[in-house]
Amino acid sequence: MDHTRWLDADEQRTWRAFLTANRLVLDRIERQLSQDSGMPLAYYEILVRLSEAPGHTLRMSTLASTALSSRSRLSHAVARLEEAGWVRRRACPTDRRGALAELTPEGMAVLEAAAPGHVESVRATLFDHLSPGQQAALREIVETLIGALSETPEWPAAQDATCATDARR
Amino acid sequence: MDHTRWLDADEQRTWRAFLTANRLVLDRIERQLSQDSGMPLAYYEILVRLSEAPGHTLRMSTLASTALSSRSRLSHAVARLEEAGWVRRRACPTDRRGALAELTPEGMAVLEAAAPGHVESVRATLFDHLSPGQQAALREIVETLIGALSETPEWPAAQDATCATDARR
DNA sequence: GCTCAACAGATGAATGCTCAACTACATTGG
DNA sequence: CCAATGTAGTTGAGCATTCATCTGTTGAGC
Repeated sequence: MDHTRWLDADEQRTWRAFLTANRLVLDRIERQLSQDSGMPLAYYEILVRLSEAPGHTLRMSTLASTALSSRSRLSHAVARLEEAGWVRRRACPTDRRGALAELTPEGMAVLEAAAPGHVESVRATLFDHLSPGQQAALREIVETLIGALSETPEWPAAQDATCATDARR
Repeated sequence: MDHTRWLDADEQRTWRAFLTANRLVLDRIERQLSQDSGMPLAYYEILVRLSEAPGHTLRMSTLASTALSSRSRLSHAVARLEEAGWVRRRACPTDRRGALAELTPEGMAVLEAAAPGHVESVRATLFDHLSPGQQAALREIVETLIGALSETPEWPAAQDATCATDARR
């Protein structure tokens, strides 16, 4: 019994174009950032989030849920950023198992140096090619998706399969 | 002189939502495929392309430019797919430096087994949340981007910096 | 015909990400 | 107050991708 709801021709085309466009856009952004500032987009985003936080400091878990998801990824990333001297780790005063990440002045300087080139490439890659109507439509679409997908966990950021072991008891 | 064309509030919001939505969508698709079929999306796409080719065979470079870009990536990927037995490498009869990739019957079977779950997850992740109008708008937007970005090489798939050494002669 | 640049692929090191443990602390229920 | 469970974060192995480099082949110009 094959009750698969296959994609029709239009959907196929949309899906493949979606994948291709994403790759084209993100590859460019990522490449520009890597070449000009020596950091991947994910690290840039971490610095941005920290720069916007009060005291340039954020709890690890907060930072993880803000656009980054996986805790493991953040740990590795912050470890590298700390080596580079852009970020410093501090103990959380209220919760002794917590950790705070703080943007250093050097990190702030690097971020400020990277920002213009990055913004320019975002503009040149994405916005310059879309009409105001398309930009509005794009925003509506992606916000719809975020609403739909972040409220339906299914596998939210729950990377720990701790549940799997006890679920059938 | 700071002539950076910064993003205004609307653009900021669109860009961040774009990044978030992409991550949400692709993470789900990728996770479903990895869990249920043990392969990343990139490999699945290679199998799809081969399955659609005459004789289930495609030249490596053709396969690379079809949705995959980087030649190096394809080499590594096909090496893994060959280990798994989904793909076989053959010599190109007309060009002795070329190589052909051929989908094996086992690879075809694996692809057919993986397809329903993948399609279902694409539907559940993307299409089910978008109105027909949004789907049409999305397609128009991503096709616009593809048109704009693939015609402007800048760094198309030209990963080889051979030009850099002679450009200034 | 030879030379030299372009092309097709492969390869290895380095990097970032995922997954599955694991440690340490906190919190809840009895 | 103590056990059990949940939470915060780290760590290391495995894998995919990237970059730079390298080999071998083709093709164009002299």
